[in-house]
Amino acid sequence: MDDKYLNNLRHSCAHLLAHAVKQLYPGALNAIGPAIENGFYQDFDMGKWSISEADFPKIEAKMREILPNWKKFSFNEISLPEAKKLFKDNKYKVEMATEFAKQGKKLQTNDPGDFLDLCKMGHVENPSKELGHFRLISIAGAYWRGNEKNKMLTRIYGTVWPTQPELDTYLKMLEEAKKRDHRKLGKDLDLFVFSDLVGKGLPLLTPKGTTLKRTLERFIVDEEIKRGYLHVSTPPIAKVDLYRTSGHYPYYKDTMYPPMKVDEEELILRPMTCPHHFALFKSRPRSYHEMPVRFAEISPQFRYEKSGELTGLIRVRTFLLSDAHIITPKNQADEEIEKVLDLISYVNKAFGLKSGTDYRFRLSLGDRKDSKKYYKDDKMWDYAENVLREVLNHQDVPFYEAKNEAAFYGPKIDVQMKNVNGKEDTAFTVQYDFVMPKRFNLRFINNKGQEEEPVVIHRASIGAFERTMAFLIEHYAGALPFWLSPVQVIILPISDKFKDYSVKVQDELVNNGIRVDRNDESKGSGAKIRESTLQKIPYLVIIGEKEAGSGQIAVRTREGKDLGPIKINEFITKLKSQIENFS
RNA sequence: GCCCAAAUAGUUUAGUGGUAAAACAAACCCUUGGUAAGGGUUAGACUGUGAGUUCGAUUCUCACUUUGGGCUCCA
Repeated sequence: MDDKYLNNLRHSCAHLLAHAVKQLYPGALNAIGPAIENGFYQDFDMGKWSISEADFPKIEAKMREILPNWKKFSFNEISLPEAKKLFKDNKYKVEMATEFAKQGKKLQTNDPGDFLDLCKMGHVENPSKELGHFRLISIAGAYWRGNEKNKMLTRIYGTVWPTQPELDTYLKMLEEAKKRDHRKLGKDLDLFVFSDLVGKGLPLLTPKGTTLKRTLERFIVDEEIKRGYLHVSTPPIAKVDLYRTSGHYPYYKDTMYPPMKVDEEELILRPMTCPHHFALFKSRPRSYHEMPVRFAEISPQFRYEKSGELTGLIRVRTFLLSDAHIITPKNQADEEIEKVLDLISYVNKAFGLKSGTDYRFRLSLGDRKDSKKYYKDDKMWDYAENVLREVLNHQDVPFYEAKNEAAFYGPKIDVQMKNVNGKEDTAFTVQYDFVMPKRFNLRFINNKGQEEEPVVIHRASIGAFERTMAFLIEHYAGALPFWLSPVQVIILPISDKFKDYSVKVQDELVNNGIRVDRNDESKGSGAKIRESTLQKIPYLVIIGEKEAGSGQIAVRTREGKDLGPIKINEFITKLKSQIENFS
């Protein structure tokens, strides 16, 4: 089974859906209906009708009713006037036909027997036999041609597979994905919550969630200091003028919180840290001796994301970014970028993530024709894009190129990760910036005693903590590696009699830097084990008569493996080595 | 922002035009237990917010708030 066949299957099923909906809802117009990853969608202008997921059984039944009549798709090439006539009732088809004709494309219709549609090739041979294993999945609004100035159409998503078992497997996978969803696990494992009263997109981290965040924070700050970063602290609020100078203001106005007027000043919650770091850099003259200057900060930032775009911890309105700006002589930029990529791969390794399967590199390029979105300087863009491309090649990491994904001030290398719903977001980023140094008039004195303009590399080593946490929670289905687990060990006394010994064991572990909980509740050890396992605590230490007598502990893993009786010291040694190895 | 849906106890859910039911969690009591749920008792919800319809609303209608799915993988 190849991709082309699957695409044909899925696209054909979109036709079937279109036909069923048009029969059930006279006057509904079908727009586009392409195959997508794992399925298809079909857009409709529902006219006077309104449908919801509750109507799916009815629509699916209609599809099954129609299907036996669909013997074979037949094709006809037609002219534009013919198309306009045939589809005179469907303005979307007419619009498309007109446009395709203008582009010099051939116009075609297809017909599986009783449903003529404007369509190019790409269908199954024997629809009535092949299209049986489908399911409608969800309903959504989608603007015609993706433009929010156009009419909002109704989009129905569905999936279809060559065989029933494949359909079942896919549906089961969707169920499994729901269980890994960080929003569900965040609640179950008591990591974060949202509050109506606090506001949307503003997560509250619980003690456990904060422990996870703090662990990540200590890890990355220590690592960055080792690698020559200078950690700084700058205010999360600043005058609007700062962002006017940086040039961010016009580009990011829509995603910034509106300015606050205080006395004579206009202040804004910062959507990024760059200008603050530039101000710090400019606070005194810089010599080439101290270059490159690598300012890093665990930086709270605020962005007014569109309400419909907010998703759990993945897209929020305030987040903490492991931000840094490397201000470097131009001729050292490639070297610095390599160092950043090295840091990123170190981080991913510590997280147990693999390139290719868990994340991938994207070279995000600009668009020379779009001087509104991107700073106009073709030569610099060519140069910068090439530097990034060469660094990637030199590091021998696989990557793909994406046009029109750059920052306004330069191209970037993005590390892309997928969440359980298959949606991809940028986790980490490295950006080459040749605009800010000009805007801020950044200078250093080179070894010839002359002023020289540096370039800036913006980078997020461990990304936004909230988003990174979400990816990790989903990747591990909540069972975080030992070194990241908010509670690493839980002590479960079999009965009250062993409390003293339990406290002693706990103290000893805590004094060795292990995060330990104890469950003194007077209930069966089986129940306590179950609860701790569901909380995905890596190690359960069971303490009863035998242990208290022998000075040992009985250890069991969350996977159910019994490590047997072990001396406390040995256990601590083992745990410490796990922390060192990020396992 | 826009389309569709949802909102009931800490959590997961049930239910009804006459102010709500259960399970788990919690508190207390009994049980002092050995590797995924021991037993009992109690408490806990102005049914997201605000209006409207009604003798009466958690239930119907509207608005708002929040959450979830989606918003150019093109005929």
